[in-house]
Amino acid sequence: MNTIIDVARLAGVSKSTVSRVISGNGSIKPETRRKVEAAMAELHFVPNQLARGIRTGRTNTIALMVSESSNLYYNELLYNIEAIAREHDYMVMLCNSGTDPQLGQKYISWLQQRNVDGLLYCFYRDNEVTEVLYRLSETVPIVFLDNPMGNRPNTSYVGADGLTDIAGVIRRLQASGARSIAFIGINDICNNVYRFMGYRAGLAACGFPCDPTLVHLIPFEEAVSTSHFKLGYDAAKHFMALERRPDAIVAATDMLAIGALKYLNEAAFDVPGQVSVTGYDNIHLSSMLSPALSTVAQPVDSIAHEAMSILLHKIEVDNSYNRSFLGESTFIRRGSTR
Amino acid sequence: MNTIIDVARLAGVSKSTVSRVISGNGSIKPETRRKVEAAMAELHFVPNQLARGIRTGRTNTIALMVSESSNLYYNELLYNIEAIAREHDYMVMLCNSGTDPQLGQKYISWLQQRNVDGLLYCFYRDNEVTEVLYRLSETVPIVFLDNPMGNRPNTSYVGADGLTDIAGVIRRLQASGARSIAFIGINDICNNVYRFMGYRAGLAACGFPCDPTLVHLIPFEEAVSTSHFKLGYDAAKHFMALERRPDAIVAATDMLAIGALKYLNEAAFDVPGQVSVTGYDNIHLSSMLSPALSTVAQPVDSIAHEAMSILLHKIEVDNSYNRSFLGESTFIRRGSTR
DNA sequence: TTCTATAATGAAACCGTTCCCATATATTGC
DNA sequence: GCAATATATGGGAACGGTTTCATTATAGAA
Repeated sequence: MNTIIDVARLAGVSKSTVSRVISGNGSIKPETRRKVEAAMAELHFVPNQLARGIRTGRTNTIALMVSESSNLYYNELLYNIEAIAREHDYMVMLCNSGTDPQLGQKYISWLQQRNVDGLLYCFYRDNEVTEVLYRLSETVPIVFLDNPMGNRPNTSYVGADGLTDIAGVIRRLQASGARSIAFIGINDICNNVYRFMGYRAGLAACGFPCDPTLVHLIPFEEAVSTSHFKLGYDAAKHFMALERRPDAIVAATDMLAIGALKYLNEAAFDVPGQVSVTGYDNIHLSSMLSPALSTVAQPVDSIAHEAMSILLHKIEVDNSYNRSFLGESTFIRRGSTR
Repeated sequence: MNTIIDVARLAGVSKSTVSRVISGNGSIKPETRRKVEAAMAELHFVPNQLARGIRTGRTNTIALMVSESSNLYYNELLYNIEAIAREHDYMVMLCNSGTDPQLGQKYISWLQQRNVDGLLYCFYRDNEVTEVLYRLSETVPIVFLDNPMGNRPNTSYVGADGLTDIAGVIRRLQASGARSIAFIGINDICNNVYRFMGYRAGLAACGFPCDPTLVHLIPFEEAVSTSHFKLGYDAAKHFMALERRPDAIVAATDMLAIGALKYLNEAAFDVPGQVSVTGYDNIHLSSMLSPALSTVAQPVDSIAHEAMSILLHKIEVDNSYNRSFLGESTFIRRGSTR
């Protein structure tokens, strides 16, 4: 591997000059630049970002930390983020911290060791990692995705308003004739909790009571070890075995809804004739089911853009800059609702 | 940020000693180690991997380069890789090089600048990038996934045997009564091409002619800009409008198959009564469709393990080590076939 | 023409580690 | 008890860049 010293020698200049050419700092005579560039090309010179990073403190690398690799929404988010980062000359490290706080801590330590410039953290569930990241956010640019960090000041977060969104879904279902609306969600997963609050708010707005038999909140520990499809499947099975069956099932995520739909199809219930189903996230596959799933679409691209724009501002301008953004969701009506 | 010098000062030793404690090289008196560790803890010392990397030439970071972010198989592969890498103390950078060779080249350059220790490349389609990577593989550890690099010697690749797998599918379909079997695939995407060869081999083995009207190979350029679901959907629509309809549709990927199934459901064809459908990849969602999709499951976990094991051997022992591995696929029979 | 401000360049310090070499101390063998 | 070896530590060069500071060349102003 050639270094700037080799380039400098070949071009007949000092390594300072070469450094100025590659970093773009300082002024150099056009002819000198030409000579240096020719030398770089001849030697197939590749600048060493590590060496640069050790001096400048910047690596042009960010990290995305996710906990729910199985939820395809995060997959779509990931590739959106990656594309935007790339446009701004950043690479992205992927961290799947799963549900184990230890793992999260380990990754945080690794990220610090590698001088990652910033972190996008999909906030999932309150645990030790939350506290660590909150403290860390004073010195390291961090943007929280999906859920606000409790009521903590001086944080940036970007996501959608699950509460309002699901409340809206309830009202729509009521308007189209639903009278007993069930809910499936997972306990402790922040966004599921917000969506559940939306469910209750929606019921209240419609003047419906909240029937506890129609609420299926899956314990977190169970959700960790089981496919969300299966959780949704089982929940639907449970609901349809009740004496007073619901005529609509609202799921906190598409993954749960897809499982529910699967059961309803298998058991030959008429969707949406006997029971409507809705999801949340609008993952690509939802449109491919039969019937296709009605769902709430988070504006994943504007969420990704906003998150990256805040993060880059924190990195490149001032880490004390903070801003939060709630994307505007849209309800996508498909075959699974009337 | 504290450095080893700060730690050394506090512990009353030299920085060499501190370095030995963190890197684990050389021998140190237990008591000295204790003192150093206490100092590190007190100062919340975080070793700087960049500085280490510049000296050792290693970053404990690998990259995964994917071209088809929309194919969920690669998502499953990604998280498998990430988990294995993590166990071995490696982080993974995600590169979505899309279908644009320029982008691939850009990423390759970035990876070199960042001294990434190794690369897993999902080989997708032959283009300039192929040649660059092949040359690069002499000096940088690279494992090719999904498809062999042509007949080039001294490369490692890990994947499944799409040809044999699909030939097997054809024979199964014949055994269950299919007589005119159609194929959907995308031109130029290597694995699709292998699978198409399997289709022809399978037909030949069954003594069936290869009817060109039953082959739907989508031009690469079209596939780039269109959702694979839609491509599958349109292909099925096309087939079912033929005078002599197929009684089975074999798709090169689950994504295509899911789209096909969607059309068949919408148009109220009986699956598998009138027409069977099979896919390839066994992405999680395939089991959630109605009817669920029969498909070929690549052994994604052993593929990930094997790829990582080869890559780590190339990184940590000897880059000239090469090995290829073809995983054993299994056909998953579900509702979409008889 | 002379003075001054600016552009262009080089020398050397610096970033935070590792690693080689030298030295001091501890352990072993006889 | 002494040489020979092993263990433990420190000093300083090295890694490949950036950046500060000093110096010289150049241009513009008086």
